[in-house]
Amino acid sequence: MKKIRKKYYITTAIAYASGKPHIGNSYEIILADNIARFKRQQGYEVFFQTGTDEHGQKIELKAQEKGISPKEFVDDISVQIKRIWDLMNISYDKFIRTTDKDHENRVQKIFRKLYDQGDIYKSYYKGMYCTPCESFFTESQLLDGKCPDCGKPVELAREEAYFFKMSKYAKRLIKYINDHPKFIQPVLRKNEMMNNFLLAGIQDLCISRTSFSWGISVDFAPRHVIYVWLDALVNYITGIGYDCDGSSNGQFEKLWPADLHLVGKDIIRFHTIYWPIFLMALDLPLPKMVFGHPWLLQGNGKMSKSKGNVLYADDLAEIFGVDAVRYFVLHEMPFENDGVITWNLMVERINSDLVNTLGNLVNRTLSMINKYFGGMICDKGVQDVMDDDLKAIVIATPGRVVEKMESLKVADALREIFNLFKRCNKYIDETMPWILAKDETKKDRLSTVLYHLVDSIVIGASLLEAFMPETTQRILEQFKAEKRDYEQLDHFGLYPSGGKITEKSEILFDRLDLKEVLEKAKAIQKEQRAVEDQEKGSIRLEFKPEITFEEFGRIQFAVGEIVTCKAVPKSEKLLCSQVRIGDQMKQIVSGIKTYYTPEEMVGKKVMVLVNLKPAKLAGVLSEGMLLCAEDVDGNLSLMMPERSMPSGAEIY
RNA sequence: CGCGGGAUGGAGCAGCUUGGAAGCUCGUCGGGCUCAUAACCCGAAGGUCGCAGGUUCAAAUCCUGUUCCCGCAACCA
Repeated sequence: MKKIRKKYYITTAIAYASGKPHIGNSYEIILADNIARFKRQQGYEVFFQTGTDEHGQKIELKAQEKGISPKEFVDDISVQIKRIWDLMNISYDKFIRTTDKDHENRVQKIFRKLYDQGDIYKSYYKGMYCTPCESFFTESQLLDGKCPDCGKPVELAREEAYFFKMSKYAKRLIKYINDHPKFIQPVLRKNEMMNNFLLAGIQDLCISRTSFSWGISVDFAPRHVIYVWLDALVNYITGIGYDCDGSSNGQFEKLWPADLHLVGKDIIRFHTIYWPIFLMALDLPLPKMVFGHPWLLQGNGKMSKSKGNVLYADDLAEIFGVDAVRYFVLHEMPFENDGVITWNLMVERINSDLVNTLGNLVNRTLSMINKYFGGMICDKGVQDVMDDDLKAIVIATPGRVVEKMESLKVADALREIFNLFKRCNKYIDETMPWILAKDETKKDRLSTVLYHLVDSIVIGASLLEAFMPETTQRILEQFKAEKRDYEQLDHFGLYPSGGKITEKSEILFDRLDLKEVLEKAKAIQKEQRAVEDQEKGSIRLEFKPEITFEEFGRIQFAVGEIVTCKAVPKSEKLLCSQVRIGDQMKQIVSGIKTYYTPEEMVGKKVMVLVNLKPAKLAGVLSEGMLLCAEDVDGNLSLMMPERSMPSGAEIY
């Protein structure tokens, strides 16, 4: 009977190439890799696609800040991202970049096709426009009717743009989602989408921009750049060869529709509403499942580069090892709710599961075989009733793992595998090989016990491959064992009797010392901060329009001495200072409480803008302004004369 | 009332859709064992499931109200 291998097409969201991906971003790719490897093990012909999303205004801005072209910028980031994926042992089959020429061409064709068939139409984007910021805002975004960014007045404006007729397909989509309960996973997300968006009525989507240029232009209207989400989403089909002019290749015919799109819970909306509708418009079948996974969050406070506490997969891999990182993120990530990652938790988890349960099991088994039998493993067939439970559990484990993996509960699947290893440890205590070793007549029983152990470990290690490929390899090598085929996993006793294991066993995972780890963490933080400082050194300041000397003369600065200072009640950031400027006093309120305490303010001689029109801040009158320098993170530093100057000295 | 997520023994989580004796991992304490990386095995303590009402024979689970945390203007998947 000829067996046809079933295909399995899995994707991750393509990573936005605006910066190095932190451990949270890396979680998704590790999860995808785990699923892809597992499916391969099950005999599927897997195609695993990932890549980078490289267009958009944010990237344009970041490149500008760095003083390089957007393409140079994304080239660099894309390489960095790929390097981390490779480091983490990600078995992707295709790494797509949205700046790939064939992708860009196909996107343009898709846009044109949708336009030609009337799903895309030209109209006007209306909104409140802030000229200095070059941005549109909705009514609800405005602060007191003014621009939320700069506070200047906005005006009603309109801009030519292309729109997609979402409404045309909404009904069909609702029906599809209801008819395919597995389409959106977890179910919780399905309800969210239905109630918040679809049933509330879906509006046509503006799918072009003219406010920036870094993107794929509309070929028949080059001033317009195609909305990044349309650009990004279609990577799932362009990457495998789709072309809407009919020249799609066989790969596309074979792989589409995708079996699983793995995406973060925050972008599930794009994948379960816009994406399906685009596909309907292209007359293509919809993906079988979209799984919105939760986030991996840092426990103590938000990740911040300037705090230096962002966790990156490569740093973690350097300290803990690639497989330990894979293990942690897969294990710690629950199914629906967000997971937590801290140095503490990592050390705890790794020591307890990898070092104690697994590493020690392998080590003690190897050492007994070498000690008692010179490395020979033989099944002498001396069974005992106490073996039955071990065998039962080992043989049942593969099925349990499959069951959990089917529903994408990878953490539970991992737990099943480790229960197998725990059962092995228990078996050693039950059979007490060291007692058997003292009795020459029990030699065969001892050999049988060790054989059972080896066979169990080999099965467990084979199951572990999709999660921790390198570790599986290392375990099997030490036992000189072949990896078990998927179909054989529930058969006990396949290890060839009479095999010989490695003579000098190698420790699988080193015990971690929390103190040492924290020290290494500190070093990394220091480094991150240094990099950040360096980046700060190259801030690109946008200069305001020129002013004349006369205009400058209207502004008056002077040295002011802070006489008293106290916090403004009921405000988070404000300090109120009494400032002596020569023989006069002014009350000045400043938003610097985060950076200066009232006590340390007193006595400082600082630069003051003295002729600013008084205003009330949080109900307190302020008659001037203390001048500060501000870095990219908003840290403030007061300006003070370089040499001692009397209060009231004018600055110009 | 901006939106959203959460609150379950010391820590991290599961259980909630479809009510029916509160579970997992770690830690703690006690015991066992010595093949092994102070590891492994057994046992125990510890929770009125944020609070207050309601529905029900029965509520962590359903309903209403309330308090407190945490994300969201980007380092977001």
